[in-house]
Amino acid sequence: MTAGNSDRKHRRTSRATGRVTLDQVARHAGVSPITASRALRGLASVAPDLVDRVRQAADALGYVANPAARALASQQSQNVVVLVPSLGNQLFIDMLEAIHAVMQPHGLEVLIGNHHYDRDEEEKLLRNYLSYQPRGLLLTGFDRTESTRRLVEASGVPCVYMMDLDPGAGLHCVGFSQVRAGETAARHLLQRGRKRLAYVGAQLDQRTLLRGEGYRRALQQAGCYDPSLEVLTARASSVGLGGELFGQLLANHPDVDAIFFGNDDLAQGALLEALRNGIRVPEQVAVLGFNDLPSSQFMVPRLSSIRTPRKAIGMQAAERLLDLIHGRMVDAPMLDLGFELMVRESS
Amino acid sequence: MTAGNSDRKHRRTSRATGRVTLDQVARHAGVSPITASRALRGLASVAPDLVDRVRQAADALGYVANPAARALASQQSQNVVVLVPSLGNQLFIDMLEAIHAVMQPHGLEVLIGNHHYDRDEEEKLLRNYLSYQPRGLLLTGFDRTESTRRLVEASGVPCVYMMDLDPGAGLHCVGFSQVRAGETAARHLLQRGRKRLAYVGAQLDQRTLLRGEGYRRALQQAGCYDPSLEVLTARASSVGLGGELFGQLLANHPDVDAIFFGNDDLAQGALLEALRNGIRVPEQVAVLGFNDLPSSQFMVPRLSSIRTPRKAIGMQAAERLLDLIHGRMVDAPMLDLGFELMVRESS
DNA sequence: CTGAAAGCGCTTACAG
DNA sequence: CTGAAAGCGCTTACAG
Repeated sequence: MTAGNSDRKHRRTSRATGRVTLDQVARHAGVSPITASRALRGLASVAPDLVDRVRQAADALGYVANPAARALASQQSQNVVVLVPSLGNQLFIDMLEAIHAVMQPHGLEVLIGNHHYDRDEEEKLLRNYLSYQPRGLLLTGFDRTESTRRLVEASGVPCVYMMDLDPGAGLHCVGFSQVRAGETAARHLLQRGRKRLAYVGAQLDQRTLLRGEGYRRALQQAGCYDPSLEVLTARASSVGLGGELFGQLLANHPDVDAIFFGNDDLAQGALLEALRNGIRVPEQVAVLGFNDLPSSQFMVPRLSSIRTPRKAIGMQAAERLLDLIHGRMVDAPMLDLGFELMVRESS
Repeated sequence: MTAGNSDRKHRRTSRATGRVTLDQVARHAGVSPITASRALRGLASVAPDLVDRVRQAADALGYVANPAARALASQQSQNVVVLVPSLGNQLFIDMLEAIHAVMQPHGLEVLIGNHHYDRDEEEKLLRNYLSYQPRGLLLTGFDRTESTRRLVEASGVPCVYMMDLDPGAGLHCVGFSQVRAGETAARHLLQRGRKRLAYVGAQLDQRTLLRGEGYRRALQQAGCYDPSLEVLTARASSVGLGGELFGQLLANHPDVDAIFFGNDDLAQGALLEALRNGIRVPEQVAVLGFNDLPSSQFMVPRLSSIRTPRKAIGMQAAERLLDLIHGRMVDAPMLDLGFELMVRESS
C-alpha cells in the first residue's frame, strides 16, 4: 500500500541497518548488483555509460561500501598493519605519517600496533591483526621471536621491514645500516682528535645495540676502545635519563672527551645537564646525538647528530609494500636509504 | 575416498581460505555452530560443560573469529574510532596510549585518525570511519564543521569528546577548562609582580584560542591588558618557532616581563633562545609553558608549566565510552579533570 | 538450554 | 560486456 516501500525485497526478518546498499544503487541505476560492484571498483569490462550511471546512482544515494561485507566476500581486507616499537619517539611518528600518506589514496586503512619494545607483545599483536586478513605488513627491524617470524611466513601476507637492513639480505627491507651509522659517529669524533670516547644507549633495542657495535668496531680499529666507556641501560630513552647518565659518566670517568648518544633525547639531556653544571661542550666533552630530531638544532650548543631518513623510510617501505601487494616486480629486496652526519656546535 | 576430507560440506566452488572456521570448531566439539558461537562469546544460556568443550576445541584448532564475518552478521564492528588533531604533540600520544590500554582488554580495536588540525580532513576521516560501523567515537575538542556534527549525531554512535569541556554542557566530555587554565597562568604571572605580560600561541586551534581568552580576561581584570602583546600564528607549534617568536617579541616590545606560551615546545624554544642571547630568565622575563611535557623540567632554567592530565583524559574518556556502549548509566555528561600549575625556575 | 533456517552485503566463479 | 546463483563466516530471530 505504502508507495515507495514496495520495492523492498527479501527483507523478511529485517536485520537491515537502513544504510544504502549496493542493491539499491544497482536498482537506481537499472543494472544488476554485480555490474554495479564492478563499475564502482573500476574493473574494466563494464561499458563506460553504465559506469557513469552507477557512479551517479551511488553519489545520489550516498552509497559507501560496507568494508565487512567486502572483506568477507573477497577474503581480503583493505587493511595494512604497521607495527612499531614506540610512539614516544618522534622517529616512528614521522614514519607512520609517511606510510599513511602513501596508503590513504589507495583506499588502504593503516592499523597501527605499538609493541613497546616487547617481543611477546609484538607476537600477540601480530596474531590478532592477522585475523583481519591484512593486505600487507610493515614491521620494524628484525629482532623478534621465532614464532612471530613463522607467523609472518605462514600467513603469506606481503611484508616489508623498516629501519634496518636484513643481514640475510633475503627479506624486503627499507632502511640504513645501523652499524655503519655507529662507525660514522665514532670516526667523526676521532677525527676531531678525541681519544676517550663513550657510547650511551638506552632501551637496549637491537638498533641501539647495532649502533654500539659499529662504534666499538671503529674504536678498536683506532686502538682506543675501552669497554668501561660503554653505558647501556634498558630504561626508556628520555631527556631526563640523558642528563642522569651524562652526570654519572663524567663522575666515573672525568677524562671522557666525547660521547655518542643512541638517541637525540639523551644527547639533549646531556647538553642541558652540562649547561647546568658549567661543563663546556664541546671544549671539555663533545656530544653527538642520533636521529636529528627537529629540536636538536636549537639546543645550546646546537647538537651534532646523525640524521636518519625516517620519512623516506616510511614512504618507500609503503610504496614497496604496494608493489608486493599488486604483484609488481621489485628489482632488489633491499633499499638502503643511508643517513647523514650533521655537524653543528656540540662536536 | 580420501579419509578426513569427507566431512566437507557445501564447498562446491571452494572459496574457502583454509583458515579454521566456527563450523569446524562446532563439529570438533560436537555441537551446533550457533552453540559454539554463543559459548565463545560467553553468552549465558549455554551449559557449562558445553562451554568447556567448545573452548577446548577452539584452542585445539587455533580458532580465531573472522572479524569481517562477525561484523557483517551482527551489524557492528569491534572498532572504536579516535580522531586527534596531531601526532607530533606528545600530548595526544599519551592520550592515545591510555585509550588503547583501556580498550584492548575489551577486545576493541582502536582506529586512529589524524586530521592535522583541519576541519575538512576531520569530516572526511569521520565519513570514512563511520562506514566501519564503529562501536564508539572519541573526538578531540568541539571545533568542527556543522556537517561533521550532523554526521556524528545521525550515526547514532556513542561519542565522547576529549580535552575540552562542552560549553553547552550537553555532550559527554572529559577534559578541563581551557579558559580557566589560561586565567590561572596569567594570575600566577601577575602574582609574581609582572606587568607587561604576553601570550604566544601557535596552530590557532580552538584550545589555544580559549587559553588566550582566559589569559586576556585575567589581564583585563588586572587592568594591564595590551592587545599588541598577543602573538598568534597559524604555523605549527615547535621548539624552533618558539625561539623565533620569542626573539621577535622582545625585539618589538623590550619591556615585556613575562610570556605565557600555548605549548611547552614553544616555551622550550624561548628558553634556549634566551640562553643563546644572554637574556636572563626569569629575572628579565618570566616564561611559562603549557602541558608540562616530560623534558620541560630539565630545561635551563627548569620550565614552569601547566600540567594537563592527558593520560587521565584518555583513560576516563575511554571508560566513559565503554559505559555508553554498554548502555550503562552515566551520572553527569561532563567530567572535569582539572590541571595543575607547576612552578619551577622560569617564572 | 539448544538448533535449523535465514540473512548480513558484498564478490567469486561460471555462463552466456 | 552483463548477470543469476552461490558463497564468504559469522549472528539474529524464531522455535522448541
